[in-house]
Amino acid sequence: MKKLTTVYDRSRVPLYVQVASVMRQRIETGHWVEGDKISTLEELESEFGVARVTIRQAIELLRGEGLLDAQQGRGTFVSGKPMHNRWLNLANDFDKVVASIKDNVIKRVHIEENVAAPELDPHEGQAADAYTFLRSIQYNRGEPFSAVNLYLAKEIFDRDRKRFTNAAALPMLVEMKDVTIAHAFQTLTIGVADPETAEHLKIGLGEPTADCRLVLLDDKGVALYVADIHYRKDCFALRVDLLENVKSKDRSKISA
Amino acid sequence: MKKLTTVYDRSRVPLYVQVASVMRQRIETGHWVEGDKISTLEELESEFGVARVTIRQAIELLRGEGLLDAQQGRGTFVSGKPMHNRWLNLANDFDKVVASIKDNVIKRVHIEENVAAPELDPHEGQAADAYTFLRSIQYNRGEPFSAVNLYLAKEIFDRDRKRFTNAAALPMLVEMKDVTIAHAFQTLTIGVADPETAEHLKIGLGEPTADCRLVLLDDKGVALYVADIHYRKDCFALRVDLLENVKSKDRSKISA
DNA sequence: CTCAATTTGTTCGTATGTATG
DNA sequence: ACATACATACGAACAAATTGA
Repeated sequence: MKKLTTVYDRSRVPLYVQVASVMRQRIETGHWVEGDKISTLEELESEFGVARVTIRQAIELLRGEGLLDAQQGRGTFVSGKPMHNRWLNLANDFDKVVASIKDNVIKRVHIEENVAAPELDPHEGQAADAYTFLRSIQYNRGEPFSAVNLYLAKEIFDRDRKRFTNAAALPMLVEMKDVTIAHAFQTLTIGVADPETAEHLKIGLGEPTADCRLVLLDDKGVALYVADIHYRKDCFALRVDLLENVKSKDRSKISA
Repeated sequence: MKKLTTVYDRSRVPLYVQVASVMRQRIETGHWVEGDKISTLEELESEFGVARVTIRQAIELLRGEGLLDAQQGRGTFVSGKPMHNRWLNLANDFDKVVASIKDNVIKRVHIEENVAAPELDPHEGQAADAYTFLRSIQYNRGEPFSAVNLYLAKEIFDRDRKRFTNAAALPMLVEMKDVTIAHAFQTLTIGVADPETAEHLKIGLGEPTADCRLVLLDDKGVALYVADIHYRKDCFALRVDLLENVKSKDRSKISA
């Protein structure tokens, strides 16, 4: 009883769900490998400081996901890995971002014209006169992996309403000869899914997402393109070689 | 009852916690601004599709966090913002990473010599002969914001055991004249806190974290430094101007 | 083959939390 | 605030399957 209330001080998520999350991560990261026999119930009890039944509930949860297989008298075994959709590599140079978006399969789920300007941080430039709001879902192999809420300057949208309605906006914007993109601010944080996003990405309400905001400014500092992108956490990764810009490498090593 | 089981299909987190998560995010992102009167209970009921009491539980949870203030007969008001510790900007060029780590206050919580090599992906190079394992917590204004699990090649550690025990390892490694860092692979994903990490970061078990793996290879492709860093999600952000490397900017605009 | 040790599976009672209407 | 139903969590005892001596 004391345990129970103590635990709930930090997180009101059911204990067995918390335990299952940790176990799932261990499988995902390769700490527990497929075929391995994991610790006994008693060991897990004392490791997590919870009752036997709670451990069993967690195991049952993962059994339903095909990750664990408990066998009476023998032990509990790792029986699979979660689908690692970690194929998505968020690019961190502009060309790659544009290129990766170009090939995406998207579905527009909502368009609204003449909406209020999005809220912009001071460093994110000035708002344009008017915006069009476009919401789309991006798919890979039929599975949704990101939801995009885009504020596109009305002036840009009106240049080719039809194409902007049906295709990814960013490549089209970049191709416009008379538009100069002076800055492309990208901010990545961890957020949670609101009801709409959860529905579109087929995840639970309040589950974590990787939230990426992309703001494109023209040479006058006007925000032409303001996108809030919510990625499913399980298909998100960002991989970089910090030394791929040779200047950094040289500087750090030559000066040392 | 039908609603209940339907909702639980996707996430076994208590409904009112899910609802509270979404509300918290709305305040955090500025969608709901301090002083605002939020929707009435009835509107919220129908928006989330849950019972009145469930909404009130969510509000009560946020009231405890100082974010909402419900006043009988008047409505419910936003009374504060969550502490936005989003001061942490994960750097994405090597020099900045080194510089930012240099000033951190760290606390070593564990050191173990001659540990097994960390698991490395194929692209993450070859393991060194032996490693020393160091775990440390990084603090800002007395609050923990990240937990670091570092595998440092024994050969490197032994060069200055004392300093490596007490200070951040990365800057020291970079300063070694006869060590060449050929690659610095950084991978960022979203993970969950295991019991130890949760304890150190003072968050709930299974809560999401920003997980950053940093692998430094020497010119022979040996992994000298393998760090798994878990950031509290609420003090994590990654901000980049994708056009700061001029080459990208020029290419995309001149070719168009 | 039997026995004992190990390990998962099941059940009971109790208390509290969650969600509806 | 109440009545109702179900979920979560504990601890402990007992049952059933597997393994190896």
